[in-house]
Formats: sequence, structure tokens, C-alpha cells
Amino acid sequence: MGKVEENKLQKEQNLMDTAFSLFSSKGIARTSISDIVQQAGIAKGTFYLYFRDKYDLQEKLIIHKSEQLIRHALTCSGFEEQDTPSDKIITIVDDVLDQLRRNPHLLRFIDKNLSWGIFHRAITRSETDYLALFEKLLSWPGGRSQLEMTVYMVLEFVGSTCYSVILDADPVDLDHFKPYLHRAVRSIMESCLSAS
Amino acid sequence: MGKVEENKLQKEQNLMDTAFSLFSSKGIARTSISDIVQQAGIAKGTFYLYFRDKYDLQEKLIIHKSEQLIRHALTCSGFEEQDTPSDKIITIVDDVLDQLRRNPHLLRFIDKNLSWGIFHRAITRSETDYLALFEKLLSWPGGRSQLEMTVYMVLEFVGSTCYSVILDADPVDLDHFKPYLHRAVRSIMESCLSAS
Amino acid sequence: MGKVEENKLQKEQNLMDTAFSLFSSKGIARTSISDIVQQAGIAKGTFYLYFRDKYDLQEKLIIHKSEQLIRHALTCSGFEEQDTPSDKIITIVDDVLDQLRRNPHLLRFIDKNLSWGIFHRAITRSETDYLALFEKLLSWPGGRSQLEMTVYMVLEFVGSTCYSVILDADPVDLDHFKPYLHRAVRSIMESCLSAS
Amino acid sequence: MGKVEENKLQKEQNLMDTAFSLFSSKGIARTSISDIVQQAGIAKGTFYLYFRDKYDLQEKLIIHKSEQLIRHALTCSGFEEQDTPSDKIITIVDDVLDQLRRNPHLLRFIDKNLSWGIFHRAITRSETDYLALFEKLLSWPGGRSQLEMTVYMVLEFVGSTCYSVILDADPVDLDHFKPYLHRAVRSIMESCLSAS
DNA sequence: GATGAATGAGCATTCATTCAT
DNA sequence: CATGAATGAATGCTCATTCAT
Repeated sequence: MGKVEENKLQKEQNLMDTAFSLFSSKGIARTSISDIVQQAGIAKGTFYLYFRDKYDLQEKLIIHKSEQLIRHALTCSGFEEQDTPSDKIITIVDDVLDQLRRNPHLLRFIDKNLSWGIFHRAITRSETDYLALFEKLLSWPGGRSQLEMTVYMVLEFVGSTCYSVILDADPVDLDHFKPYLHRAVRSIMESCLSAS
Repeated sequence: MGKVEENKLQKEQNLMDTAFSLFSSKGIARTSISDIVQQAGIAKGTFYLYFRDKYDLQEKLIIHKSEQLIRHALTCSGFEEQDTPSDKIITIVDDVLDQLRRNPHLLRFIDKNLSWGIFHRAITRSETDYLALFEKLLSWPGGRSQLEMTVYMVLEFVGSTCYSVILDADPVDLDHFKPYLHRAVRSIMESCLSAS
Repeated sequence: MGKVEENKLQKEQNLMDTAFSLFSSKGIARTSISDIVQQAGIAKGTFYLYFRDKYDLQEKLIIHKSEQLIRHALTCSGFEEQDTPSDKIITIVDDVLDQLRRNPHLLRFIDKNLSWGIFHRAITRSETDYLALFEKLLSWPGGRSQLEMTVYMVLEFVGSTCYSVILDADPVDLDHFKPYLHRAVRSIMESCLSAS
Repeated sequence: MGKVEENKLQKEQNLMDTAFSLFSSKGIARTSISDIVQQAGIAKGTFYLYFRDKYDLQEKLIIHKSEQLIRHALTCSGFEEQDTPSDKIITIVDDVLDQLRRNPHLLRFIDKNLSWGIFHRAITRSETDYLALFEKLLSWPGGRSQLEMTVYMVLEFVGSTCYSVILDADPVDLDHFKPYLHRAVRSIMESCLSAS
């Protein structure tokens, strides 16, 4: 990679990091492009060499962060050979929760953004075929559509409940919530698999 | 009620209805106060007699619509005497889903807004004690904290999954989704009740 | 005086007092008619029954306060029979300074407003012939135009110097300033009287 | 200096000149930023690249004009070697009065603004040490604090009296006023110097 | 007389976007 | 490629004033 290319990537990363920090703390609506470039120490015009506008950056940021989150969960979770699919998915979910607990900024940012819609886009646009990855990783016993449905429901369920649990310990804190969550995830999976 | 008071209520309602329509179609960020008052046929200054700013209106709107939604579900759903709490809550959930299917604008507006946070505020600020209402209506066999947890999880689960299902039939359409949903809700409730 | 008349005077006084308080603390530019009527507990429309606008009120207020200030100085200062005109005017000046020291709000309000221009208007519009009063009180030995000039110069001098002296003790505090002031006033008077 | 830098200075000067003209003729309260930029032929947003708001511009303008006024008086007045400090200060005062007479706009603008407060700020912020300059120029025989006091009193006295004299010839015109002024200034100086 | 809801012109301020350097 | 001065449309908000009750 040429030095110029490297420099460009570094600038882009700088802008994304700065934007992430600002989006997390002030919210997207209250963050202006001026804020971002000023904080990043880059000229205003330069922004437009990398992103079409604020929302273009936001989208790239969400995809980037989502993929990072998923990739970590899939690659860093240690599975035992004899684990059932339910066990495995719970291991994955717990890893995600741990990541988010350690990084509340990230949680606040993706907030409700880590939804099916974004995930779907991330899956389809990404070079990685995540569904296939899931299928293999989980030793998924059912069909593709059941897998898709399962991922959808678990994803939405975990994503929507963990926000206030992690950030505000409301209605209970994460450690008290996990047993409920595990049981709910297991039964969601069962309900999916038992569908003919 | 005096004629003036009546007129004021009508003006406020007019503003809220207009804003709801615009928020739903263009999104809140892209709706300006100018848009609202112009559409409502009301002077700009008048807006500020009723709302502090756009977000004040938004909040009032969310609470208003949420309460309407819940109230309809609680009062219009017909329960049988012998229904279990799970049966009853599924009846309620189905009523909510039907309302949202018939009124996609409403769904798009409250989007992910009908979350625990808003609901919690609606519950506490409201003159109605919704938790007590639930307790009585469901003939709830467990404790208050279990009830609160159950409501939280079901609420978040239904709220987060139904969006793309109803609006985009993604990953499946509502009729195909309901069986999964029902089973998931039942198991969530069981997992809550079985917690000591 | 009828009860209605009385009520009107009371309303006007209420408005003027409230406005004075607000003008003093926030400045005239930053005080709106809304502020005034709200603080006074009076309806907005009522304001216009008493004053044309904010600046009408301001002018009336300045004249009112100026006259009060002067009247006190002229009536409450005790002169000795053998006092020279210079002695007497210094007694008057000191009384004014004492009033202002005790009431910094008043000083801040009339700030630089107690100028010749306002005083001139106060003199001419007022039912009291202040120049004649001065003439008699001071046993003024010279002509009318000399008296007018003297009053003008002393007034402007005292008015312009005392502001920062009283409020900020800058460049020195009032007690240290008085000797200078007295000497300056005496010499100003002499320079006026010695003009043929 | 780069072409860009030059252009910026020119824009700032343009804005200040235009604002000065408008402030003088309509008053600050009645001059809007829209007025200024329109008259200056500059885009609205550009204003905020140079000034925080209207009052920021006003302050910079006052300091700028005050310094100009003082500098002219100090450098352009011709002193004779044998002049006393009183003679010299009267020469300076007369130069200032002449400047103001020739430029009533300036007088109206700085109105009562050329007060100790502003002057003090101008002195302290300025790179020039004005008090030292005075000390040397006047061959001042007394101490620093006496000098400060003298400058304060003369400044306030001249500043406050000349306004209506020059602009309205009230109570007399400038030529008739000068003899009084000179005598008063001399005696103020004497009263300051004679203080131990 | 008194009220205060309604008005809408007017203002300050922000900000995405462009383009000459 | 990078810059940042300049733009001006767009927006939120204020406020003096009116007028039906």
C-alpha cells in the first residue's frame, strides 16, 4: 500500500473515531460536521472527500461497529464440542453483552440501531456470509429460514432489552437479568426449531 | 368549559395531529416547526404558547399515543374467565399488533419509542396506575417485581420485533410471525414466573 | 379621588416599580414588556393602557426618579444661614451621593441617564421651576445663565464621575474621592461666577 | 502578507465601518446584524467569522475609535517646551474636542462610552502603556496615582459635558463653553496636584 | 377598563456545501 | 489532494401589538 493510500485510510479512520465519540456523547442530531472536523483537526472541505454527508458517515460507522461486535463474539467465544445450539448462542449473546458492558459508549451509539434492518444490510453488503457462518458455527440442525428467524428474534430481543438494563440497571441490573434472558433465549430457540 | 378553553384544546390537538402526520411521513429530524404551523394553519408564535419546542411536542405525542394504544388494548380485549395470564397477555399483544397493523403511521412514529423508558414515564406520570391495572386484569399470580419484569420483557420483545414484520414483512409477514411470537411470549412469561 | 382613579394610579406605580427593578438588574435592552407584566401580575394588554411602549415607560421612570433624587437633596439638606453658595451646592451634592450610595440600583439605572438632556426635560416639563428654586436656595449672586451653566457643569461632572467610584471604587472609593470632588466643584463654581 | 489575509482584514474593516455608520445614525439597539451585512454587501454568515455578535463588534469598535482619538490627540498636538502640565492637557483636550466637532458621528457613537471603564480596558489591553505616555508627555510632576485620578476626572468631565454642547449647543455652544472648560480643567488639575 | 390568546414580522444564529487558492 | 473563507438558505425563537371576550 502506498504512503498516500495509508494516509487516506488514517484520515478516514480519524474522522470516524472522532464522529463516534461525538455521536455517542452529544447525539447525532446535535453533532455538526464542523464539530467533527474541528475535533479531528482536519479541514472542512476534506470531510467531503471521504463522506457524502453526516448520515453517510453514520451508516458506515454503524456497519463498522456492528461487524466488529459480531466478529468478536463469533471468533472469541470458546465453544465446547458437546454444546447445543442453544448453549452456543447463549455464549455468543453473553460475549456481546460483556462487550457492551465494557463499552457503554458503543451501546449508547448503536442504541436501537443494531436492529434487524442494519444487521440485514451488514450481512448482505458484507463480504462475509454471516448466515452461513452461523449455520456452521452453531451446527444448526434446522433450515435456513428457521435460522434467519431465530437470529432475528434473538437479536431484537437482546438488543432491545439490554439497553436500559446495562446503562441504567432498569428494571434490574445485568447480572440479575441474565438468568431471565438465558431462559427466554432458550425458549425462543426451541419455539423456532419446533416449527415445522 | 369556556369557549376560550375549548378553542385552546382544539388548537393544541390540531398541532399535535399535524405534527404526528409530519413526523410519521418525514421523520422528526426533517420536520421543522415552520412546517408544522404552516400545515396546521396557525401562526408561528402560537406554537410556543403550547409547546416549549419540537421535542417537547414529540414527548407529549409519544405519551399520548402510547396511552391510547395501551388503553385500547386493556379495555377492548375480551377475556374469558378461564383464560390464563399467558392467554390474556397474548390477547392484549394481539390487540396492540392489530392496532399497529391498521395504523402503520403510528407504528412508524413510535418506532422504537414505545420502549420501557417511555412506558415507564407514561406509567409513573399518568394518573392511571397501570401496573395495578395489569395485576388485576391478568389475575397475576406472582409478585410485583416479577410482573414488572414480565411486562418489560414482553413489551421490548414485541415492540422491537413487530416493526419490520408489520411494515416490511421482513423476515416474514405478521400472520406467519404470530405463532412464533405467541410461543416466545408464553415462554418468557413462564421463565419469569418460575423465578423464585 | 375615586376608587377607580386610585386603582389606576396603583397599577401604574406597580408597573413602574417592577420595570425599575428589571431594568436595573437585567438592563433595558434585555427586559421585555412580557417580563414586566408577568412580574407585576398584570395582563399584557393592560400595559398599553398606561404606556405607549417600553421606552415611554423608561422616560417616565427616569424623570420620576430624577425628580425624587433632586427633591430629596433640595429639601432634606440642612443649610446654615452663613453658608456660601459653594458650601450649599456641596451639601446638595453630598446628599445626592449618599442617596446613590445607599441605592446602587438607582445609580445603575440612571447610570449616565441623569444627564443634562434628561434634567432639562425634567425641569421644563415639571410643574416645579427648579432653576428658580436653585436661585433662591443658593442665594445665587450671579445671573440666570451663569446659574444654568453652573448647574450643568456640576451635574455632569458629579454624574459622570460617581458611577464607577460608587459601584466599583474605581479609581478610588467614594470617601477618598470626595475631597477631590469638593475642590473641583468649588473651582468649577468659581470659574463660572468669575465669568463676566 | 498573503492575499487571503489581506482580504480578511479588508472584510473586517468593511464590517466595522458599516456598523459604525449605522450605529451612529440609528443607534445600536435599532441596528440589526442583517442591516450591517446588507449594507456592507457581505453574506450573513460571514459576520460570524469575524464577530461573536453585535456587542462584540461594538466593543471592538469603541476601543478602536477611542484609541484612534487619543493617539491623534497625543501625537498631533504641538506642545511648547515651556508649557505647564495644565497647558499641555488643555491642548490635548482641545484637540479631542476639535476631532469630535469635525466628526459628530464619532461623538454620537462613543456618546458616553468613552468613559473610564472603556478607557481603562483600552489602556490595559492595549500594547501601548498610555499612563506612562501621559506621564512623560506632560512632564508630570506628581505621582502615578495622582496622574490616574487627574486623567479620570478630566476625561469624565470633558466627556460628559461636551456631548450636548457640541451636538446641540446646549446650554451654550462650544466656543462659549471652552473658557469655562479650560478654567475648570485647570482647577481640577490643581486640586489633584495639591493633594498630598 | 381588563384580559390574554393570537399574531407574524423580525431577529440571531447555524450549518452543509462550494470553490478559489 | 487539502484547505478554510465565504455563502445564504433554513431554522428556532422572541416580542410588541392587536382585539375579541
